[in-house]
Amino acid sequence: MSPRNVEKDLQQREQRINRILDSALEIIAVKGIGSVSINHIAAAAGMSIGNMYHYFKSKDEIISEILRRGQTSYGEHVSGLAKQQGNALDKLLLLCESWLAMENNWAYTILIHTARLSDASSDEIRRAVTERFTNNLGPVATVMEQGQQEGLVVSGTPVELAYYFVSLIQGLTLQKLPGAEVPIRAQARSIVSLFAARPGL
Amino acid sequence: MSPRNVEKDLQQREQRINRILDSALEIIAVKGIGSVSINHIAAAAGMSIGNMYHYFKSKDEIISEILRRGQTSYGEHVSGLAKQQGNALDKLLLLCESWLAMENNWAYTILIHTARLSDASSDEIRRAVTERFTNNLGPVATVMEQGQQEGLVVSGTPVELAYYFVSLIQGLTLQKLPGAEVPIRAQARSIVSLFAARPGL
Amino acid sequence: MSPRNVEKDLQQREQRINRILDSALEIIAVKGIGSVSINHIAAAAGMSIGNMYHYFKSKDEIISEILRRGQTSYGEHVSGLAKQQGNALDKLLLLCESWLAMENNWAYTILIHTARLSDASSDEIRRAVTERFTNNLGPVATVMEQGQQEGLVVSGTPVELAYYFVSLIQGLTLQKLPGAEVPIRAQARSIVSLFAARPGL
Amino acid sequence: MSPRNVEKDLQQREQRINRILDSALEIIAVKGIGSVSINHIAAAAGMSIGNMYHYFKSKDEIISEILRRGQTSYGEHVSGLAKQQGNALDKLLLLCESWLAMENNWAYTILIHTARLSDASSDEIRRAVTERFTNNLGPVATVMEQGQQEGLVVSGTPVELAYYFVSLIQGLTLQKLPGAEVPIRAQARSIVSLFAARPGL
DNA sequence: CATGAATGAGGTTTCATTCAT
DNA sequence: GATGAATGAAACCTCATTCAT
Repeated sequence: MSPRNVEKDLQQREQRINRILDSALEIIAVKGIGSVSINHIAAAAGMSIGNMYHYFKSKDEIISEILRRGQTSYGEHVSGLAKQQGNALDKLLLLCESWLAMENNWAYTILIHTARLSDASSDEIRRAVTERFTNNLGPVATVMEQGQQEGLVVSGTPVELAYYFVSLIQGLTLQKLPGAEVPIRAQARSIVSLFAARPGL
Repeated sequence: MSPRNVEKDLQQREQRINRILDSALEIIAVKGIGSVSINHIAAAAGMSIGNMYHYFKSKDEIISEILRRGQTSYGEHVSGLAKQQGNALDKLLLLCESWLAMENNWAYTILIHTARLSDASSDEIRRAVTERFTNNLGPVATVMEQGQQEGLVVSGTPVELAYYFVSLIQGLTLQKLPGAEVPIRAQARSIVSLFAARPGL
Repeated sequence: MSPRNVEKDLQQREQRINRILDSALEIIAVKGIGSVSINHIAAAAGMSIGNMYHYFKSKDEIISEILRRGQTSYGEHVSGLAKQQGNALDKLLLLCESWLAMENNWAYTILIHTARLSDASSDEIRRAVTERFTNNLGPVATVMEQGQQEGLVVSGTPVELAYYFVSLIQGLTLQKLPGAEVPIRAQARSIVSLFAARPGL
Repeated sequence: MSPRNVEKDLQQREQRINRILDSALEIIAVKGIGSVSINHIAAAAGMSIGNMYHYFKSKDEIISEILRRGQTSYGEHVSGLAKQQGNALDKLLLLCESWLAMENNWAYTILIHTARLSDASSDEIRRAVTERFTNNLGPVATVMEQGQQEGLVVSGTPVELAYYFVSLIQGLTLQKLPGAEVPIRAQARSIVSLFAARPGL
């Protein structure tokens, strides 16, 4: 019926949405969180302000979607890692390295905390973000448990250890935000070794 | 006119400044960082908007001063702790407990990161905040070093360990921000034990 | 291509137009006049925004057409009533009852006044609406005149009486608009009796 | 304490508020209700847009205040009328004449109905407007009752008669809105006589 | 004929800062 | 010192209309 190419339209829509989200994240990363205005996002995405609202109901929804994608993709990453071959410490090392190496992770992290803190964010967003964060602890906890059985990881409640591990990495991530970087380099190996059971213990 | 008045004026000035800073921090803690407007601060401090500018050149200066005081007082706290009697692990435990117990620490922490991230913040502010953060690592590093000499703390560059320790605590602090708290309780003892050399090692 | 198709096309066009007008009126009635956007009408009518402009040149034309149909149909109703058998008071009673009973009459009435008031409305629309309103007084005036000859209706210029009668009904209609209804019930019989010559006078 | 002249400030504030309200009503009267934007009101009042918000929390509050003042002043007018010397019909005549003579009454009337209809208006505004409207019927009902005791007014529930009387006047008022006036002149004397008991009845 | 993406102006509101009093 | 009115830029969002497909 429709003279429009529906499939192509959907593809284009997908592309636009990605462009918006990428632009928004880019702005946060480059100019800081205070600059994430619809105005700036629209300019960066090369579209009109009004048109943004064809793709997102509100600015909040954009932020919310960035968070969802970021956390989901991170969750899959961690989940995949947990299922791979290898001992627990190697997995933790990999996780730590990949996280610290990734550019713009501080942007995600700041975004997460800002979203959870902001007045503007609806309770729903806050709950969703926190819930995903908590869920993402799962695979890390699994790795911790595996490590304990292997005798490679310190004793303690696995999920609590995971909580510390992730918080530590996030804390370090925040120290790396641009403009004023703390002049100390984090070493993945050293971090993981904090969670390692000492041989002969 | 009399010298008494000058002194009294100075006292009053001091009081006003404190009132402003306290009100601002209170607002951040209660209503969130998005709500910190000169308007709200003035109302909370019980003064007129215009009068605020007799005490601070700009809103930025208020934020900046809150940070300076917070970080300085924290620095003194840590510094005092390092000089006290006792073994390193006890000191770390004390530090960890006092930090996790303190209400509104997340407000300071968020404030620090926001200030460092914000466009609005001048480079100077960012540098100052980061510099104080780095300086405050000093006493913790000293404690780490002491612990290593006592055989109680894991090996590694002391300042790096201090960096991890503080980042971990800050990371945990951010998870506790109100509205959506992660349903896992952090245990100071468990955290400190990550940095403990195992007996018999 | 075949003549059948042309006819069918015309039918469909008619249907679409009706669907649009009905949806628009429905929205006004349910959600209020502030919500009548092309967007909403299109959604309610189950068509695309762009397609609306194949049937109407502008939003104004939609509103204008709703008014035209509403006023025309009301005019026919009144005109038919005037020509029926029966005495004048019975006719007025019937008119009054049917108007007060009809749901959504307030929507038409508000629409009429809004259209006449709005900047947006062209002078032409305003004139057309007012002219139809004035014309619709004719049959009512005829009934008044008939009533005076029957000795049943108070004396006075018939068209002026008609003007009062219709204004009274419209005034009452507006009091019934949803959200805050005046807690007094209008009685058609009482209203008509205001225009009745008292027996024995 | 304050070097400002408090009394003068209050006076000036009062003046500004009046200026805003007058300008808003003027705009409604001259340009139509669609043009009542903060923009236009500010321009008409000769102040900046932002400054409007020192005097009113929102546009809604401005509208709401106009309504409150208009209805209150009308209520006092009617109430005063009811208490004056003279027979009921004279009072009704006076009321009718003064209302029909007053310029911009249609603006109030339209405003009342728009406020009650608008989505934007909070339920509270709607309730307040309707309640004041209902209350304002009281004095008119008193006059009706007085008239019935004098044998000058038709029989019927006084408040119902008042309801018809006011609705009729409001209905007529709406017909007079500018741009397209119905070419029939309302005569106060004729209107009142609809409510008059005929002598000898 | 049908679609809905795109535009840009305009709406309401907030806010840091200045300034006359 | 003290006040709060005043400003103007910028934020978010809506909407009638156009146009390529």
